[in-house]
Amino acid sequence: MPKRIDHDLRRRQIAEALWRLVAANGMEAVSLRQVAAGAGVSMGMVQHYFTDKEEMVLFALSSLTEQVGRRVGEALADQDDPLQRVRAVLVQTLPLDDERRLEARVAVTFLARAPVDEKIAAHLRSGYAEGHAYLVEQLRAAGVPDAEQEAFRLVALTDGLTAHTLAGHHAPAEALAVLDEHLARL
Amino acid sequence: MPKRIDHDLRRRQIAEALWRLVAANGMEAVSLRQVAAGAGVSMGMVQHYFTDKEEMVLFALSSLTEQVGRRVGEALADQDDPLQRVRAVLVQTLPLDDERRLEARVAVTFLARAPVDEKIAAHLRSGYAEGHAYLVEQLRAAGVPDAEQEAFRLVALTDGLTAHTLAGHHAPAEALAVLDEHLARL
DNA sequence: CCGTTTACGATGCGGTCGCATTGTAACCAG
DNA sequence: CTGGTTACAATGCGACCGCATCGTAAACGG
Repeated sequence: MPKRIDHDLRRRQIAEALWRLVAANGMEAVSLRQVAAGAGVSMGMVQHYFTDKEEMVLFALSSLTEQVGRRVGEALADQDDPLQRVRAVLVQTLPLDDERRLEARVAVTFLARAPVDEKIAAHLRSGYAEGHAYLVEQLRAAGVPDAEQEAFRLVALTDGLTAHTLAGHHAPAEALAVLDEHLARL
Repeated sequence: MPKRIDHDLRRRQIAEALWRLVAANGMEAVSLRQVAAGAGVSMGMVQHYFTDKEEMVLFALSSLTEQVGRRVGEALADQDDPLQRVRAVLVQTLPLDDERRLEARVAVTFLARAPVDEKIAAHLRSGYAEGHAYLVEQLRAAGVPDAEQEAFRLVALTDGLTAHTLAGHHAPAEALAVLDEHLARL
């Protein structure tokens, strides 16, 4: 076992370069050469860490969901009211600052690709299923009726607000206001 | 003025081939050659009708919004209750049958591209602004409070449900149920 | 009938793509 | 110190890309 290299760290660095590329120029801009350039490494190195482009893209996706999941977990730590927990989860996916704007851009790009890419769709489904289950749990604890349906509604609303904010249809603050007003009525 | 050819008809035919390509394989699959093949014409002909790829793509987008707008207008014809009008508009954009599924796939693809393509973003903004204005008008007529915000919420919710339905997160019928339940509470 | 204009089809060019191959330096076990 | 394995860098290949160019057939105005 020669050369002490943190394999997974390198892969995450490459994945982050891919995120930046997707956020700045969309999925069409993703190529082995562009990702390598964005990460400041050679194309040969990218090939060394990923067997092919598809694996790289899918790793970048799971790497993203992992990061978002981690941040959601942190945001949940100091919340004990169920409805506040629901809000914390949803707010973490809105593009309210630069970091989340990047994540949101990448996430929306992948979401739009899911209908034509079963691997991406499957990954997203499992992530959404997890989030949905958690929201249902908290909504029930808060005494919200129709928790199942309300969870679907909240996630769809938040994703829609995210997409529209990124498209410039309204300001981030407006999106947050729309979400908060909806939560207030529960 | 030789050859009596319906210029705009040909352009729409090419645009529809582009839709099918986007719906089936995403925006990355769009190339002059693939569009030409999908439309059953030569690549030279596509070049004859569009100065470049960008113009073709933007025409395909406005052609789509035009078609959806027309269908919404028809659906509105036999509705006089304001809330039913709101519902009619929104339901037309959900992927409830094959035709609308194709439209929705294309629409979501363009929406996801808006953050990195200002021309697309501008086009979508004007379309959404028009829809928003109409919804606000109808919501006010129905006596719904906070009509401005509620219109934003409804459109975001519907688009989110559309994206999630296309991604396989839930069935079309579930999306409709989530929307209808929300409308019932207004 | 003829010249101009439109409507294409065909071809080619420079560039980029994903990927395979090859070369090489670094490291460690024996 | 040597053989094997890892970690890259470099290069090349065939496919595809957008786009420009060229040739030509068809329709009309004169």
